[in-house]
Amino acid sequence: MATIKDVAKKAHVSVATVSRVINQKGYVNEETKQLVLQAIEELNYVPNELARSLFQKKSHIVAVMMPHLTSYYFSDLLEVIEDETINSNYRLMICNSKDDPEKESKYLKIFDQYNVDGIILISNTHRINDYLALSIPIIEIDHNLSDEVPSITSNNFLGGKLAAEKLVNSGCKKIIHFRGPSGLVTVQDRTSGFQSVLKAKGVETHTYDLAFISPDPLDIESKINAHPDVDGIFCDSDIIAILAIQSLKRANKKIPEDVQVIGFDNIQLSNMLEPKITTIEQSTEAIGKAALKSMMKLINGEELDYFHQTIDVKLIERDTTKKVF
Amino acid sequence: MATIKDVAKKAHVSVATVSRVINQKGYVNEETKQLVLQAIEELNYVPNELARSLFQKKSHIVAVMMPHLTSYYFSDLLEVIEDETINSNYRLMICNSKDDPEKESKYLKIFDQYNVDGIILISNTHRINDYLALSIPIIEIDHNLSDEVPSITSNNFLGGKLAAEKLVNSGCKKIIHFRGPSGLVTVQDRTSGFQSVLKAKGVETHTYDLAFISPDPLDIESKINAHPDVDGIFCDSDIIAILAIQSLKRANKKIPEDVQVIGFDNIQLSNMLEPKITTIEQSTEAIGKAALKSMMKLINGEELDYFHQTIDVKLIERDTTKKVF
DNA sequence: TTGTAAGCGTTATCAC
DNA sequence: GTGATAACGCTTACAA
Repeated sequence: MATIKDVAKKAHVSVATVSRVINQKGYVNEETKQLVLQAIEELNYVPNELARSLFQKKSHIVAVMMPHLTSYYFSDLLEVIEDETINSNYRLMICNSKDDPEKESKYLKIFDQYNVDGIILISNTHRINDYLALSIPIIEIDHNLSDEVPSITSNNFLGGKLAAEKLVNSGCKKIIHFRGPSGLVTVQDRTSGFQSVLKAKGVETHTYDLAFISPDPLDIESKINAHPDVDGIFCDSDIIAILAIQSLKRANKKIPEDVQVIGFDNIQLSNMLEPKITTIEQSTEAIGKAALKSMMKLINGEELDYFHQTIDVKLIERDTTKKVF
Repeated sequence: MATIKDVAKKAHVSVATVSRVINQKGYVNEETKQLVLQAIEELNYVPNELARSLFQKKSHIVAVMMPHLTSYYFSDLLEVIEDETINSNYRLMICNSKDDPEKESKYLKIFDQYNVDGIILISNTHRINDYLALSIPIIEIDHNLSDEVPSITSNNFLGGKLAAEKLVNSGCKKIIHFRGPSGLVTVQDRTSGFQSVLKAKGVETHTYDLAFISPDPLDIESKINAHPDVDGIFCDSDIIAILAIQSLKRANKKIPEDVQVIGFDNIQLSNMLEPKITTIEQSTEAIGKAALKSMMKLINGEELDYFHQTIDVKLIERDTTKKVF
C-alpha cells in the first residue's frame, strides 16, 4: 500500500505538500497540485485513516449499541442509521449488548481504545455513568437515562393516545393493553397516553406486561381467554399483535367485528399478514436521521436544536380495526 | 486519557517496560511488573488501539458486508457474527451495500484506509476482483464468487432434495417451486437438489423466480391461482411461504390437506404463525461460527480445513405438511 | 532486566 | 508556496 511518502517522491514534492492537497488546506500552486493528484491517481493512494486518527484523536467511527439484532423494529432502525452514518462520512461499529454486562464492559473499553467519535445508545443500560465517563458524545434512542445525554424518542404518549382514541371511537368497551416491560420509559409513556383517554371515557382496561423479545404466546392466550368479552386490544409491538390475533382466531373471534386490535411499530410484516394490522407507526427513518444530525452537531461542538427530541407517530388504519365515518 | 507515558512516569520505569507488561512479551521483573500493573490500574489506562494498529498494520477490525439489514435471515446471521467476532477479540464494522455500487466503492476504500483485518462478504457483488485487490482475507457466505476466496454455504442442494422428498413422500403430484433470483448459486443449488428428486419420480413442477427482498404477493397469488390443482409448494424463503399460505387461505385451500407448503431458512416467525411452517433450517449459528473460525485462521496465516465449506441443513416438520408414517 | 530511540503514516507549525 | 520536522501513542531492535 502506497504511503504519503511514495506520493511525495513520485511527485517530487514534500509530504507536507501532499498533505496540503489531500486536505485542501493551505496554499498550494495549481501546477504542483495537479502533479500530486496525478501521483495519487497512479499509485492508487488512499490516506491511512489510522495514522490520521492517531494524530487528530478522532477515528471517524461512530458506534451503535444495540439491545439485540434480531428484532424487526431495531433492524429497520439500524438500516437507517448505517445509511446516515456513511452519508455523514463516518463508519459504523456495531455493538450488541444483549443485556450482557460483560459484553458491555468490553465495548466500553473499546470505545476508549479506538477514539470512537460518538455513541448511539439504543440498548438499555444500567451503567450510563460509565458511558458519561468516556466523555464521548452520546445520543440515546428510545431512552432517557440521564438529563445529561440528549435523546430521540417517538412520541409514545401520543402513540398511546391515538390508539385509545381509535379504540374508543370504534366502540370498544373492554380493552386489554399488552404492553412491554413497565420499566421502560417508552412503555410508561404509551401507558400514560393510553390511560389518559380511557380514564376520561370510563372504559374498562386490563394491562399486562410482556417481554419485547420473544413475548410468550401462551401468556397472551391465557390473558385473552380470561376476558371472553374483551372487544379491543392494544399491543406495544406488532409482534405481540400478531400473537394476539392468532389467539383470537383460535377462540373463533372475528377481527375486527368482535375484537379490534392495534399494534405498534409498523414493521413491514404488519402490512403483509392477513388481516393487515392497524398500528402506530414509529418512523425509523425520522429517528435515524435525527440521531445522526444531532450526532454530527455534537461531534462538531455545535449546539443542539432540541436536547430531548420527540418524533411524531401516526395511526395507520388497516384491517384489524373498524372504519369509523 | 492516560497514555503509556503517564503509566511509565507513575511506575518510575520506561515506556518500553510498560509495553512489555501490557503485551506480556520480553523479560520483566515480577516486582516492576506489579508496579506497572498498579499504575495502570490507578490511571485507568487502556492502550490506544489506533497507535497500536498503526504500528502493527492491523486494526483488529473485521468488516461485514451485508446485502441489506432488514431481512430476518440475515439479521439472525448478523447477530451470530457480531457475537463470534467480539469473542475472537475483534470488532465489527458494519457495511450495508444495498446493491448500491457507490456505497460499495466507499466501503472498499474504507477497508484499505482502516487496515481492516478481514472481510466477511455476505452481499452479492459484481466486483469481487476489487475485493481481491485489497489483499485482505475474505470469507464469503452464501456465495461462491471466485475460486480464490473461501466460502461458507448451507448445503442448498440437500435443502432442495429434502424438500422434494418430503413433498413426494406425502403424496404431492403437482408442485410449484417459488424460488429466489435464479442468478444466485444458492438458488441454483436448491433447484438442482429439488429437481433431482422430482425428475426421478416424474412429478409435474412449475418453477417461478421471485425477489428475496419484498417478494410480490400479487405475483405469488396469480401463480397459485393459475394452478388450481397444485398440491405442494416449495418456497425458497419462509417469507415467501408466508405469502403463499395467505394466498392459499384466500383460495379456500386447506393446509396441509389440500396443499402442502415448505419454506426455507427457519426464521423465528415460521414457528410463531398459524399454521407453523414446515421448513428447511439453515443454521445461522453454524454458519456464523464457521465464518469466524475460518477468518481467524486466515488472519493468522493458518491453513483452512475446508476452502469451500458446506453446512448441513435440516427439514423441520411442522403443520404445513402431512405427517407420514 | 531495563532503557533509548527509531519508526508506523499522518498533520501542523514553523522557517525559508 | 514549499519543505523540514516534531508530534500523535505505541512497539521493538538494540544497547546497556
